[in-house]
Amino acid sequence: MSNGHEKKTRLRDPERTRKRLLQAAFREVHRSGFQNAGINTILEATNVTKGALYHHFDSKEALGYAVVDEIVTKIVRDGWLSPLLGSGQPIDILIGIVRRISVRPDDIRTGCPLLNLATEMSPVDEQFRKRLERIFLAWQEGVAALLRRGQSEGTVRCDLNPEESASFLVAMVEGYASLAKNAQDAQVWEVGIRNIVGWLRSLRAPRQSPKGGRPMSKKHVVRRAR
Amino acid sequence: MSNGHEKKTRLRDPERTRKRLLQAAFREVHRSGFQNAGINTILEATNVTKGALYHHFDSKEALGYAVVDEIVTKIVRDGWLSPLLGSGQPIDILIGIVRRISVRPDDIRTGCPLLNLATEMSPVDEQFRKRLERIFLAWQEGVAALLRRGQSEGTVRCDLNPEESASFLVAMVEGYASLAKNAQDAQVWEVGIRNIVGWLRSLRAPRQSPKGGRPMSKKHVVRRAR
DNA sequence: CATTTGACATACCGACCAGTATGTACGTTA
DNA sequence: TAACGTACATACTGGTCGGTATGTCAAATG
Repeated sequence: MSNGHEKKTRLRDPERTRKRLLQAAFREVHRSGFQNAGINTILEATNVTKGALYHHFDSKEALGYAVVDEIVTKIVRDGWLSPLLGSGQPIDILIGIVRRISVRPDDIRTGCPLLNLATEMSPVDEQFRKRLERIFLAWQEGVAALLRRGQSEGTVRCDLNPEESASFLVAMVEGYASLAKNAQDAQVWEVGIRNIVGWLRSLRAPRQSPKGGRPMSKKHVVRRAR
Repeated sequence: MSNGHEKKTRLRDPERTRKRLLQAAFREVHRSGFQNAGINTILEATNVTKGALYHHFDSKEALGYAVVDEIVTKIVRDGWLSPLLGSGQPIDILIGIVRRISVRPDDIRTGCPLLNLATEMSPVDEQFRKRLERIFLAWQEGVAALLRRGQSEGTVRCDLNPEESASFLVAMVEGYASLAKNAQDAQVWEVGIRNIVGWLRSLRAPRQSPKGGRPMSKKHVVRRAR
C-alpha cells in the first residue's frame, strides 16, 4: 500500500524539513551574517516551529556549521571543483569558470557567501574558521592541480608556481567580488572579470615558434620559489 | 589666568571624550562588526556613561558613521593617500606602501577594517555603503593618479589603463587580506605581498634599450579599453 | 550673583533573542 | 493493540540590547 516515497510527504518528512531549514538558514545567514541571523526569521520562512528546528539542530552554531558543510561546500563544488575536472586546456577551463560566475544584481549585492562568512566568523569562532579554511584550500588545490596538468601538457608556463598562482586567482576573485559588493554595481564585477581573464591568458605557455622562441622572461607570472 | 589648553582636561573635556568614544567604538566595531558591536562594551572600555555617549552621538548608527568618516578615512589616508604623494618612481612608491602594510598577527586576525565594514554593511545600510565607497574610490583614484604620473614620466608602461590597474591592485590587496584573515596566518599575507610586488614590477615601462628595445607586447598589464 | 546651557550620570524600558520545558500526535515495532 | 520513540508544536524564560527620561553639576553668560 505504501511505496517508499509517496507524496504523503506533507506531514512527517524529517529529511525534507531538515533540508528546508538548511536552505532557509543559508539565505538568512547570507543576507544578515551568522551572528545577526535570526532563528525566528528562518522559522517564518519555512513555516517550521522552533521545537522542530531544535529537534534537528542542537544549537544555532550547529545549524551554521551544517550550512557551511552542506550548502556552502556544495556551491564551491558545483561552481569550481567540478568544472575544474573537465577536459580541455586548463586556461580555457579557468576562463570559462570565471566568466560563468553570476552577475545577477542580487548576487553582486549580497556577495560571496564563503567570503562573507569567513570575514565575519574566522576571528571569532574557530570551528567556523576551520570549516571555511578547508573549503578555501580545496578550491586553491583544485586550481593548482589543473595548472600542474597544464604545465605537464605544455599549455601552461612552467616557470610559475601552481599553488601561488591558484591563491592569486582566488584572492583576485574575492577581492573584486568585495569591490563590486560595496559598489553594488555589476559593472565593477565585469571589469574585474576582464582583468582576471587577461591575467589568466598571461599564464599560457608561449607559443613554441618553430625556430625556437625566446623565453619572454620578464613578465609577471607568480614565479616559483622566492 | 587660564590659557586655552590646560591640563585641567580631566573633567569636562568634551572633545577628548568624543575622541575616546570614537577610538573605542572603532576597536569594538573592528572586532565584532557594527551590528554586533555592543554599546555597553564601548562604554566599559572608556569609562564613559551612556548618557555621555548619547549626548555626543544621536544613535548607534551616527556613531558608526563618525567612525567611518573620522577613523577609517584617516587610516587609509595615512597608509595610502599620503604616501602616494611622495616623490620617487611611482612603482617604487607602491611597492614601498604594500610592503609597509602591517603583518602583526592581531591585524591579520581582525583584517582590514574598511573591507570588514563594507562586507557587513554595504548590502544593509546605504549610508554606510556610500561613505565606504567614497573611501575606496579615493584610494583607487590616488593610485591611478600616481600611475598616470609614471606614464607621463616614462617609468610606467603606457599601454595600461591606470584606473583599472588601480582597482586591480586594491582588489588584490583586499583579496589576500581576506585569505590571510581566514587562515589566521601572516605567512599567507606575506606570500600575497610577494606576488603583488611581482605584479607591480611588471607595470614598469620596458627599459629603453639604446638600439630600440622590443615592446615586450604580450604580458598581462591590465590594458586600456576593451 | 542668578540663570542658563552644555556635559555628563543613573535608572529604567520595551523589544528581541536564543534556548527550553512541556505537551502532543504520528508511525513503527512488539 | 499496546507501547514507545521520533517528529514536531506552544508557551515561556532569562538575558541582552539600543534607547530614553530624568537628574546633577560645572562653567559660561548676563
